[in-house]
Amino acid sequence: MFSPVESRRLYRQVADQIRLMIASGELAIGQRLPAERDLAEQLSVSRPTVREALIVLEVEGLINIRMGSGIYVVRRHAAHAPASERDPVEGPFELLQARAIIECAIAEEAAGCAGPEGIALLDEALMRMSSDVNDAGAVLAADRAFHTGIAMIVGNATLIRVTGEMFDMRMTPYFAKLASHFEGPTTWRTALGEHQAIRDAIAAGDAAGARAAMRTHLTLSQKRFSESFGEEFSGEEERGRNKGPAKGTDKF
Amino acid sequence: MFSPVESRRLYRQVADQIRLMIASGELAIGQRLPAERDLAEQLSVSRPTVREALIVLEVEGLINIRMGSGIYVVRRHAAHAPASERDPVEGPFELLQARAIIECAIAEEAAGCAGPEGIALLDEALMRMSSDVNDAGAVLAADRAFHTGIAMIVGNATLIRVTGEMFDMRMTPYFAKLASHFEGPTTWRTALGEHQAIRDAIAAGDAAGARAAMRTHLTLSQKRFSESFGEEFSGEEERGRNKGPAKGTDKF
DNA sequence: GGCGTTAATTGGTCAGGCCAGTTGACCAGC
DNA sequence: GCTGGTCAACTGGCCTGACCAATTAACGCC
Repeated sequence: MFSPVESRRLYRQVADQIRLMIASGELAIGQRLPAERDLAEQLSVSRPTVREALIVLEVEGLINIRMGSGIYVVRRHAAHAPASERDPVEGPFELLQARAIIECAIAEEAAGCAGPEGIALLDEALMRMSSDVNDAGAVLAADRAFHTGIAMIVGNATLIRVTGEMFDMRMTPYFAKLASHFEGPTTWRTALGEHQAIRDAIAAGDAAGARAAMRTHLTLSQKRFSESFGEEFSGEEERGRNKGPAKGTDKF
Repeated sequence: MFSPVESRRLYRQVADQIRLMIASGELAIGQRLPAERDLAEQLSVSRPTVREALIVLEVEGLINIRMGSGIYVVRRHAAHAPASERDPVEGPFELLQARAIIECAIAEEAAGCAGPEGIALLDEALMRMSSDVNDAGAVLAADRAFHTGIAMIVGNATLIRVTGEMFDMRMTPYFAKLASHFEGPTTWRTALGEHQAIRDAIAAGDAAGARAAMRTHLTLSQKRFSESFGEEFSGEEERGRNKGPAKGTDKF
C-alpha cells in the first residue's frame, strides 16, 4: 500500500506516449516518425530523453531506427512487452478456440512434410513432458516446445512466431492464475496422451488424423478448463476493459 | 552476399558487454554496478551512451536502476530475447504461406457460422475494394477489412487480432516497397474475383469450398508476387539479415 | 544512544555541438 | 534516354559539460 508516487522517469512517459500513438493507429505501420529533434521540440523534452524513449521502443521491437534515414513503425503490438499494459488480452476461451482452429491447420500441414528430425523434435518435447510432469515450469516449457515444434516442421518462421505468441498468452498473470487451479500432474498426464496421438498422426503422414488429433486436444483443453470454473467465464465478461482510467498518462 | 558491414551502434556494444558480464556471473545478482560516470570512463564512451545501454538492459529486465542509489543486477538471464534480435521479420513468401495455412482454416470455420450480418460485412468490403481499385491506400484498407471480416464472422477476438497482425506485416517498409512494384488496378481486379469466390462459398455455408477458395487466393497472391521478382527471393535469401544497414535488402 | 542535519554520491535531464550515413536532386558522359 | 557521379540537406550517433533531484551515510546535537 501507499504505492503511488511512482514519479515515472521522463523517458518512460515519452515512450508510453509514443507507444500509445502506435497502438491506436495514429501512427500507421511503416510510417516514419518525426525526426528526433522535432519530437523533442513537440514533446518539450531534450533530445537525449527522446533518444532514450526511442531505444526502449526499439528494444521492444515496435520501431526500427535507421541511421541517416529516420524512425519507422514496424508493428503495432509489442509481442513480449510488459504484459501488464499490452493489448486487452482476449479471454482464455477465445484463445483456446483460436488455437484449435489455427493449430489444427498447422498440424495438418506438418503431417505432409514431416521428416525424421521433425519427429525427433516432437519426441524430445514429449519425453521432457513426461519426465517433468511434476515440475510446472518445465512441463509448460516442454508443452510449448511441442506446439512450436509442429510449426518448425512446416519450416515457416511466421507460423512459429504466431504459435509461440498464442501459447505465451497463457503466461499472462490473469491466465496463469486461472490455470494454476486446474493444471496438475493428472491433467498433464492426460494431455500427454493427446499429444502423443498428434505426434503419431504427424509421423504417419496422416494429415486428416493430425488435424483431428490437434482439434481434439485443444477442444478437450477447453473442456477441462471450463469444468474447473463452470460458467463463470463463459459469458461475455471476457472482454472487460483493462485500460485503466489512466488518470494521467501524461501530465503535461 | 555482400551482407556484413554491420557496424553495430555503440550503445548496443556496451549493452552486450555488460550483459555478458552479468551472464558470466562476473557481476553477481544483487550487486551494484559502478556509477554511470565510472562506467563511461572505464569503457571509454560518454555517459549518454552508457545510459542508453543501461536502458536497454533495464527494459530487458536484467538490471534495476534506482535514482540516487545506483544500478543493481536483478537476474542473470533475459527471459525473452530482446525483440529486436529475435524474429527477423519473416520474408514475404513465408508470410503468404503462413496466411494461406491459417486463413483458409478460418474461412472454413466461418462458412459454418456465417449469418446475414457477417456476409454484409464482407460485401461492404468487396464493394469498397471494387470502387477504390485505383486508390492504393483505400483498396488495401478494404482488403484488410475483408480478411479480418472473416475472422469477425467466427466472432473470436484472438483470430481477428492474429489475422490483422499478419496482414499488417505487409505495411512494413520493406514489404510495402516490394508490393508497390506489382500491385496495381489490374492485380487488384484479379484479386477481387478471388475474394468474391471466398465470399460466395462462405455465404453458401460451403466449408470445403471456402477453404479451397482462400487457399487459392493466397497461393495465387504468392505466385503473382514471385512472378514479379523471379527467383531473386524465392531461395533462401528469405532469411537474409534485415538487421542493420540492410545494405541491399530494401533498395528496390 | 537516538535523531535531525548536512554533504557527497548517483541517477535524471538539459543544451549545444560535431560526425557519419542516407537520400534525392542535379548534372556530366556514354 | 539512361547510367553514374557529385553535392547539399537531412537524420541519427555520439560527445562534452552542466545543473537538478533523489538517496545515502557521515556528522553533530540533544
